[in-house]
Amino acid sequence: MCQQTQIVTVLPYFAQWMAQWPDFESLATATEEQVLAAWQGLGYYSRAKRLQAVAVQWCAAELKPQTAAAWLEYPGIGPYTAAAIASIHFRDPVAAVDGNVIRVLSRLVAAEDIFNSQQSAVTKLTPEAQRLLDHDDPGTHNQAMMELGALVCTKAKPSCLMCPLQSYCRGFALGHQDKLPRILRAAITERAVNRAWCVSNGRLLLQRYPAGSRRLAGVCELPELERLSEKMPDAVIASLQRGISNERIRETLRVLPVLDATKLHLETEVEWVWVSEAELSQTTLSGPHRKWIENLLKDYPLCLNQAYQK
DNA sequence: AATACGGGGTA
DNA sequence: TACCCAGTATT
Repeated sequence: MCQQTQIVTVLPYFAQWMAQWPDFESLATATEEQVLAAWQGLGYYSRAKRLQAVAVQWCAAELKPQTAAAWLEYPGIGPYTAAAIASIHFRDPVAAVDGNVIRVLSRLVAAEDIFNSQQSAVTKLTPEAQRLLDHDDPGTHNQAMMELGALVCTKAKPSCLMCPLQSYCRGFALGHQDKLPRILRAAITERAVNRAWCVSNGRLLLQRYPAGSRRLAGVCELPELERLSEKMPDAVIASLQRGISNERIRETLRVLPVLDATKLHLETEVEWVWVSEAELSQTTLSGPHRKWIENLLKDYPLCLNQAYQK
């Protein structure tokens, strides 16, 4: 859950998840639908399915993994997560290098490199992290490094005056610690999406990305208008802006009066789902669309069908 | 080596 | 708005 997601965001999801599946044995029996529902709104949905797959693989394993190298064989477990699990739980002396540690180390050694990605910074600084690691207590050391980055060696306005590493910090000595690390960001691309508010018999039409989809697999959103109709209604009833990874998406919503279900394009890569207002709470939606729909229902209740067109 | 993958917090 | 978060897998 914590991969690329802030701890405070994770906390309520973690509590709910652990209450539902306290161990791998129970998680191994969960369905993909249940897992996606519990992950709803957290993003990066492939993490949920991979975590469930980890539970299945772990339960089937003769020898349970105890080293970072062994954990690396599991889906969704990369160098960071493998090192975190193995060092904290099994005392495997492997440095866990996340965004926090990159920041601490790049300032500590005053790394002047201009990295093209966080990944390249990890590659460059991992040897230094491994050199500094306390082999007697790698778990505490790794957590201390991350905690230092999260609470003291922060991105903006780091608390250098109370930092226990101040006297060792080359970045502080040179006075440009807050400019480090230097990592180039990927370009943000713009995308416009036209969506449809399509209601029939008290049910709202949604599109669902299929299980194999790379993006939002198993998650529903309001349907893209182009998948439904050749001609686009004029009136925009709502609009939404949001960021998704390296994309900025501007979405507009229009009422689609054509209700002939046979007009749905069946060859498109999404599945069509009609949901009543009651079923909506049981439906896995992307976070932004759940909020969007909840707001829209106030002005466009499903029971009124298309009467609100005017 | 780049890029895709969500969503939210923060200055 | 722009950056970044207890990254990983795919292209």
